[in-house]
Amino acid sequence: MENYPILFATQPSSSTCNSYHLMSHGLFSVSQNEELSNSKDDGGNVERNSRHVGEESSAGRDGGRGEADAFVGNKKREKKERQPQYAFQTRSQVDILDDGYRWRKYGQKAVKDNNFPRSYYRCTYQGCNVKKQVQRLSRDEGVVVTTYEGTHTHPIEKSNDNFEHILTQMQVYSKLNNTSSTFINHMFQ
DNA sequence: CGATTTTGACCCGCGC
DNA sequence: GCGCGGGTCAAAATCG
Ligand SMILES: [Zn+2]
Repeated sequence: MENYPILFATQPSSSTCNSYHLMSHGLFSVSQNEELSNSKDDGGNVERNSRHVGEESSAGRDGGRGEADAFVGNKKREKKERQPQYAFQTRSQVDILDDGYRWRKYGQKAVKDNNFPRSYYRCTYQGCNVKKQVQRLSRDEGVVVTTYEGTHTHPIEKSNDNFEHILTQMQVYSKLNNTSSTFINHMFQ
C-alpha cells in the first residue's frame, strides 16, 4: 500500500467527496452474469500438485488451488461453479470504494486491451468466500468497474454511508433493470 | 508483531 | 501440443 500523497481530510471538496458525488451523478450500469458456460467439466479431477517452486512442496492443493475439498471422495465435482457475479461500474477517481466489508487483495493482473491492471480482492471474514475484482477502463480513467461474486455470510461491520447512498441511487435504476434489485438484495442481505 | 499488500511464478481452459 | 489470457498462490515486504 502506498502512502497516499493526497491529503483528503482537508480537501475542500474535490477528491474524496467529489468522487462519490460523481458516482451519484454518473451513470450506473448493473449487470448480472450468472454462470452461462457449464463447460466446467475439465477432466474432473483434482490432482495436480508438485508445485515445488523452490522448496516447500505444499502438495495437496488441487489444480484450481484453492478449493481443497478433495475429501469426501464420493461427491466429486460439485463445488466448482462460480457463484453469480454482480458487476456495476461507476465514475470515480478512487477504486477503493469502501462498501463496509474488509477486503484482502490477493492478486493483480493486467488485462489485454486495458492499460490499467485489474485487482482481485477477497473478503477477510473467516468462512466468507466472497470475491471482488476492481477494474478501471483505460479509455476512461474515471470509470471503475467493480464485480462482486458470492454472498457474504456475516453482517457488515462498518457503517457504509457511501455505499448506502450509491445503492439508493441504484435502486432507481433497478426499476429498469430487474437484475439490479437482485444485486442489492444480495448486497444488503 | 500480526494483518495486509506486493509481486513473480504457476495453473488452467481454450484456440490455433 | 503450445501459447495466450485470465485467475490464484505464496513468499517477502510493508503498514499500523
Ligand atoms: Zn464477507
